[in-house]
Amino acid sequence: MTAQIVTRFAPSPTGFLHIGGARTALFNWLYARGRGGKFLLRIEDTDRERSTEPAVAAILDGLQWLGLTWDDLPVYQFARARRHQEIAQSLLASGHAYRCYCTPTELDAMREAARAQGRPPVYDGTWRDRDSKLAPPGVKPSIRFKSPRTGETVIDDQVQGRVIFKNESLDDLIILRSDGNPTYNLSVVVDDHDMGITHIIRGDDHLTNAARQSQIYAAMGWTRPVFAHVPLIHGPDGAKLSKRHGALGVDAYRDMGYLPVALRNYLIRLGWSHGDDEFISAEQMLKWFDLPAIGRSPARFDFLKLANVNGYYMRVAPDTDLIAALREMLPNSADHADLASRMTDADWTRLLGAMPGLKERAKTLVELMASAGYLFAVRPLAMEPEAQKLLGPDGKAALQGALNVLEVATVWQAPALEAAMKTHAEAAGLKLGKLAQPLRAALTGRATSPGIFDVLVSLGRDEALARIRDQAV
RNA sequence: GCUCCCUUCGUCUAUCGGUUAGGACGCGAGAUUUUCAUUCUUGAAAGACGGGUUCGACUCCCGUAGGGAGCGCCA
Repeated sequence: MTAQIVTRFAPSPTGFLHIGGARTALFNWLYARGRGGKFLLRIEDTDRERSTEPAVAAILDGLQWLGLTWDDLPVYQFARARRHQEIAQSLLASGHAYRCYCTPTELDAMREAARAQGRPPVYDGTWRDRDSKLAPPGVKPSIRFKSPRTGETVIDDQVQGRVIFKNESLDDLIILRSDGNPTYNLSVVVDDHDMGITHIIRGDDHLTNAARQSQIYAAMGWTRPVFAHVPLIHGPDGAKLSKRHGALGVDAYRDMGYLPVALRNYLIRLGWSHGDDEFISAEQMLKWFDLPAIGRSPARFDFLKLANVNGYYMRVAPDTDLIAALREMLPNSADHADLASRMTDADWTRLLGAMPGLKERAKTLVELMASAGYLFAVRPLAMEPEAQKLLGPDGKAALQGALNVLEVATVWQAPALEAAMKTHAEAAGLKLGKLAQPLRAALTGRATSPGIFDVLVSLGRDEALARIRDQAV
């Protein structure tokens, strides 16, 4: 039997869950869930200055919104500091670590000097073999890992392939600060080991860390997990993703009106593919996703494609699902929060009725709401300039003709209304467009809208007739 | 500066030595249509450059150029 796969997502709670983190989490989640494994969460909150409780909440919230549920309770790294210290001490005892009495000032000077001479700015090993008895008085030592000076450290990465580091290029990293607190590379190794992580899938900015961490695993005699370092997402200009690009929190994508299912689909296709498949269901993702298929070059974030994917998922989504998504996101929407707070149950029902016509005309929920504005507009409607143009003398005449027909309509349903209007148009020698456009203007205040008969129905007989009368005079 | 990684249409990608280099987004044209969309048809659009290896390279190797990541008592 093969051991169960255990992956983890390990964000540091210094901000929201950004889009790159969301993709990393998605990959970890898919890999574990697709193979009957576990997906764990670890909050790397050892930076006490920058870690915040709201950030933790935002990250958990973002993961949940994306549907990336984790197993067990999240592990808080800071709470495990004592365990990390223990390991540091055992490394010291086994000769795999040593005390370093260099001060930060000295280290800065060392790096400056190295840089000035064109050498790599690394620790020179001053205290590696020096007797602690020579320690300057009053200096609290940090503890450094004694990394091998010769040979190579090889990472057989599931994404990057075999990556070889010469050990001489890796310096002795600090594992315990002079104040006794553990540092990242130690904590990560200890936690991943203790949590039973079998596969580490993370951003490739950690690739060199993998080499150093690998050495710690070796020193402790622990088995190494499998590594997979995925390329970072870049902005449209090819540079690192920044806030003005798309390095927003996933909450921002939610508020912009994207569906979690669409974001997931877009994210998985960024740097990963399965033949020519574009729209991939959750089941297919779980079945198909694998590490070696992840590309090694960084992908650029493309809002237009995200919008296209989102539009697709909106079109195929059940209307009630869209209503539910809207109810969740609208209060946070900059443009529509106000409207949302005023909407009655009747308004929501009306919106649901108009949904088939609305959803195929929008790329995001925000766009959808913008085009649904006519449903909630108050008489007499404000006319957009393009709509006003449709209400000239000819338009008003057409409107009056339509009104005569509609007022006597017995069945207020789209097919019946359409039949009645077509008959009327033929009798009057008008093209349907000459009738529909003024109607559209009168009913919505705009020159574009969902199908005009659907608009009539979703507005309801009384409101629709009233709006037409407003403009027919 | 040093270490590591990357390089197919504008963008996301397929190809795993032999293809008219395929798909998707976006863009152009056309069809459908009551507007706008949707949908359908269709067009333009790519192997960074230079050397090898090979009967044959987008695919393998080397170099160049360009891009990225890392080099903290941050994570």
